[in-house]
Amino acid sequence: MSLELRQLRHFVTVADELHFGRAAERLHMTQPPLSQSIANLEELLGAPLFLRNRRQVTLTAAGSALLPEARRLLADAGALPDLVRRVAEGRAGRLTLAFVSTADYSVLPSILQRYRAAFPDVQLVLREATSDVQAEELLQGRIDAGFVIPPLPGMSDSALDYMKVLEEPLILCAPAGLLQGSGPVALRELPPLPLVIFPRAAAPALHDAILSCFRAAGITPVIGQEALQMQTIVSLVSGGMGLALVPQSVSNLMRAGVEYRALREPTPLTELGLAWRRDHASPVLRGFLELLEKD
Amino acid sequence: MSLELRQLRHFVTVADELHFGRAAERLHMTQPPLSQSIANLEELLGAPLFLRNRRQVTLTAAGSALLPEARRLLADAGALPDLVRRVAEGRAGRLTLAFVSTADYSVLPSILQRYRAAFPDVQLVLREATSDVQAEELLQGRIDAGFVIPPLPGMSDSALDYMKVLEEPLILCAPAGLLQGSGPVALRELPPLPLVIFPRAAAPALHDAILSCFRAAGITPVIGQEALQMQTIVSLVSGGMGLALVPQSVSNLMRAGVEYRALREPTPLTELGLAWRRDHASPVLRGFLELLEKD
DNA sequence: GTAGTGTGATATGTTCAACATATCACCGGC
DNA sequence: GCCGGTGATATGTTGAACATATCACACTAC
Repeated sequence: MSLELRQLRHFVTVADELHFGRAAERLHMTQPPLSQSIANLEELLGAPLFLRNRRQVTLTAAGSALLPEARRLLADAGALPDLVRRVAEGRAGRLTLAFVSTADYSVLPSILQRYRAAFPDVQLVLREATSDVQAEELLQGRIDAGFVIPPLPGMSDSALDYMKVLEEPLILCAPAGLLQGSGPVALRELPPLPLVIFPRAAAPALHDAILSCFRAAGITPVIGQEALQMQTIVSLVSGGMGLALVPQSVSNLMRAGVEYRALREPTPLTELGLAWRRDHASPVLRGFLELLEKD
Repeated sequence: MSLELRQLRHFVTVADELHFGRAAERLHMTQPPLSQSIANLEELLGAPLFLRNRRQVTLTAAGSALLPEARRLLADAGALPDLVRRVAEGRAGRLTLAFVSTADYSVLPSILQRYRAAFPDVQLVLREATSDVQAEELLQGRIDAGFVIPPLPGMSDSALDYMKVLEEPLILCAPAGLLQGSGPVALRELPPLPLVIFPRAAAPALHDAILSCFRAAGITPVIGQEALQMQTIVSLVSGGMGLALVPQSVSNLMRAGVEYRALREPTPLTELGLAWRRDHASPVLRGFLELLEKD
């Protein structure tokens, strides 16, 4: 026979009352089976828990030591149903998200803020990664969802599900003082500085979109420094290493020595969205998706 | 119906195997009652724990959240028998001791050291107190045992039990440079400095013994400064405030400006012993007593 | 398609342990 | 010495935890 919580409930009640009769009453049972239950527990644990003296019951040292442990165990056990229910409803648990660096300057902060307010008991784990890395991690189940730049390998074959979050134009990011006036600029009027950009593999669609802008304007840009994160790209521009075309929201990243300008040319829109495994049914993720759809 | 550990054991095993048949085998039961048990648990917790898909079983988010909690609960529960047995055998628990200040300079350190080595899992709580205060605390159950100077109120009426630990002579404690030679000294040859002593109430027997020494030598000492702890008394002597008669072991308390000397007169022996409530049956105390009796 | 295999759920019988009722043994108080 | 109150013991009862038998379903093989 092995230990059961019922026995601990019996023990704690008897220890509270120090009286088998009253304890039995509180437990909605009669006194004999309670005595039996305690006797069984004592045999199981290998030591008496109570001293049944003439007209009163007292705890032994072993009983005194067991009491707080038993209380804690019962309290922990009592908390389980609530925990499970909250996790099942997406109100508690853990949500692991990844995001491309551009998301960090646009929708991510406000989304996370709203989510935290709506689901304060969900632990958020965040990780920055490029879209292709995220696709891999989604399929492996290492992240619950990711903010990516589409298209993604796996999106078409229905392994991944996707939802658009933001669509925005590209704007120019140039070293401060380089541009005249203050309105939108045309690409062909720019001084011939090299282009600061990320490696094509990191986000092929966006990479192609940027280069096509120049090609449409009849320019073949010289690619200068490459960097993975938007933060670094802007940093390089501020250092005079060249120009960059970046999603509009990157302009939230203020930095001395850098100027953002809209383009006179119509630019292709760049898209940001959330991707997740289609068969991933976590309630926490579901709560996150519902909050995202409310926009 | 309420939660039982058996259900958690079932759940953890199924979560381990992700297969009801194999889990049932590991639990030494058949598959149908295991399915029942899990179903009951799911109903009790208010959320499904497993997804029974076509040909495989997977944990839901709720199940994943429950798993570590269930494991911890079962581990804690499994540790209870050992805890209880160790406490019952006096190998674990808490022992609260009090001691008079003289004990701190004689037997206490070595006794505690031996006890700690023999019972490393017992938490020792120590408190310095005079014998009369200890008698009170023993009767109230606030300490398990105490090193006292006999006799004690309550010792005679069998509420308290007692055991002699140490018997030693009184020696002289004088300011350095005051005494000539290096052997034992006679009380009547001493310069007439005041006597530094504790208030009589703190240890009446010892107080009387000290004064009787002087009276036997035909001296009526002038009582100067009073202090409760031996440490303070020696400190006052080193400051030249007077002389003191102290139990021999106090000479372990080395202090600049103080000299200890045996007395030429035969002095009454002063006794130190351990007292405890006769009906106090803590196994931890029992272990302590057995170790003490081995001397 | 169809038969075969492996899976968990369901149906029904069985058994044992948790419970109730009745009583005992013991102690203390009047 | 009798009575009231206590926990232990004896014995009957019942329910839930288990087993056996079977089903429902999905995937595989041919």
